Amino acid sequence: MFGTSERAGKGGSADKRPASTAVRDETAAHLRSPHAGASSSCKTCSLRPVCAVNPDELACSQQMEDLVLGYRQVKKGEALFRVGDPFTNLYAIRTGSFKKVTLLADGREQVTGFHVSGESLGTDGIAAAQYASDAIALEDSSVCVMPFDLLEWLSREVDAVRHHVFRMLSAQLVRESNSMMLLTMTADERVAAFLLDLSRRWQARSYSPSAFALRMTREETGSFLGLKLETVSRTLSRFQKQGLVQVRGKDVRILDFAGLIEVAHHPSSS
Amino acid sequence: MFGTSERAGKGGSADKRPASTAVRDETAAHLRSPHAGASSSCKTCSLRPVCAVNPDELACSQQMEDLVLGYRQVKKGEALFRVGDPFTNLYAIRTGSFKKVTLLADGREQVTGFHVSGESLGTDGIAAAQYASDAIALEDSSVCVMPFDLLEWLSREVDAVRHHVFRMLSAQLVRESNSMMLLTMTADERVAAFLLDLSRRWQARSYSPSAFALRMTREETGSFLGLKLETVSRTLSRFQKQGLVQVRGKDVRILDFAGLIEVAHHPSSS
DNA sequence: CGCGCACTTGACAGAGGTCAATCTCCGTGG
DNA sequence: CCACGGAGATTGACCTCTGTCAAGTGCGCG
Repeated sequence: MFGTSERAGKGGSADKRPASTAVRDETAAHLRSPHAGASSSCKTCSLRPVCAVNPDELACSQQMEDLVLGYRQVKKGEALFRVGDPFTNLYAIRTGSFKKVTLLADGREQVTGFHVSGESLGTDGIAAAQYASDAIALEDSSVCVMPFDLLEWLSREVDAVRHHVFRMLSAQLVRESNSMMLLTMTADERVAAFLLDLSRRWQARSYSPSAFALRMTREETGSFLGLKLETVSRTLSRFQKQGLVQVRGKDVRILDFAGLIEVAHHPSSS
Repeated sequence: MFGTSERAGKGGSADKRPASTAVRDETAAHLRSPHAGASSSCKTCSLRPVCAVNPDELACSQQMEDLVLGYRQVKKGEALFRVGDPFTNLYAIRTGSFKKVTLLADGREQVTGFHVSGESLGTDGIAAAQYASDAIALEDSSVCVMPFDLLEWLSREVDAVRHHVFRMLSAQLVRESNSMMLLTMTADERVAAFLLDLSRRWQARSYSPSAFALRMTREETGSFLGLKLETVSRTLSRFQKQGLVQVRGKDVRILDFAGLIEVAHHPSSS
């Protein structure tokens, strides 16, 4: 695993860029070169405005080009990584979406997050040098593969990269702790807040904030929100009766944002 | 705030250590010198084995001594920082304990975490250059003050520091996402898991894992666990009747670890 | 085209919330 | 030193929300 190169640098030596050959060999078969396709460069990537890894301030850095080792396709239902897999790479989602799943001590499993294009995966693996959750594709998806030892090296050499990694990790902390708010919320509030969160994220990607598809099942949604699938279904149906949304299977259209926000923020109002 | 010095370094200049005068001036009145007291050095600090900021691998680094600008006392009920305060420092708890509190959109507030000696505070402020929660002392407490621009500088110069900050942030991510597990747990499971978590953290600090004081009120405990204070109280009383614990006000003694673990892991068993 | 999985909807039960009364500390001041 | 007051904790009665169980529907994928 990457422990060797990691601890070797103590004291400030290791000025040479790590070759990262182990990673390259290990995953080469699954990867497509980043310099093959059309939007193969971070600079020209259409996701740049929202990408958690490559914001504008990093675009000037020539080295960022080299960070993305390649791309990897993940088919619907397949795992990008699983709990306990040795941590080697961070990933940025290019297309598609993922769920993060964690196993409880007694065997039950819980969805701990949903992630869409431009968001990063794998950061929970840094701490213990192995991933702390499963990352499962909700649809056929593709990710940018970024070997962590390269990111480490860039973090030392380029101030902007280091700053950005710090901020990215901290931002994730804030987001996760926000989802603790679910604990004190009723089922209505949880579902409303969930829809508004998805809406906001689609909007940031220049998609319609009012019409989108729920790529996850009702059961996965319920697991994430701490509800049973029947409750999710019932709540959506009621929201529809109240004219807040229009739901047809996985397709959702938000009809009344103000009303939905009202529900998300108020414990007991219709 | 620290934005200026942060972005100034872009490109790899700024080899001189930042003076951090702004921070020093701003807070000097509240601080005691780190080189005054007995355990004023990270090297001799009794918390070193558990300190999230200064583990063994960093102890060799002479520069770590300079990271701690000073100490700050926080009286019971007072805030170390509040939501929106400009982010300048990370903190390591020396003595005492804190709760982190976040405000919901409708005004209700939720406890998002409890922290004891050796744990770090303020990491949620890196992302947006302002703190994302209130940190309130649960008892008279003291913290080590670490200006983030100094930590930033050390992160560039010393590989071990950078590695460690990455790991510390990632470990926090894992811990926070573990607390999402509460969503699928019953009240019994939540309270049992809460007691076991506190026990584990006290044990790591060489205190008794079976007898300790709950510094937080039932209401704060409930807020953190997503329960009402009455439910927390009732659950503790029932655990006592079942011989799992002995509770007298804030003092807790765990009598049956195996039983408590059983409750924490099983949805519906006595 | 039809099988199966996901979803919807209903009836019921139970976990936890709400409201309220009472108790136990502890600090404060007479 | 004790009386008092107030915050926190406990306990009970009741009720609501959500989980559970079950039946039925529809859509997607082979």
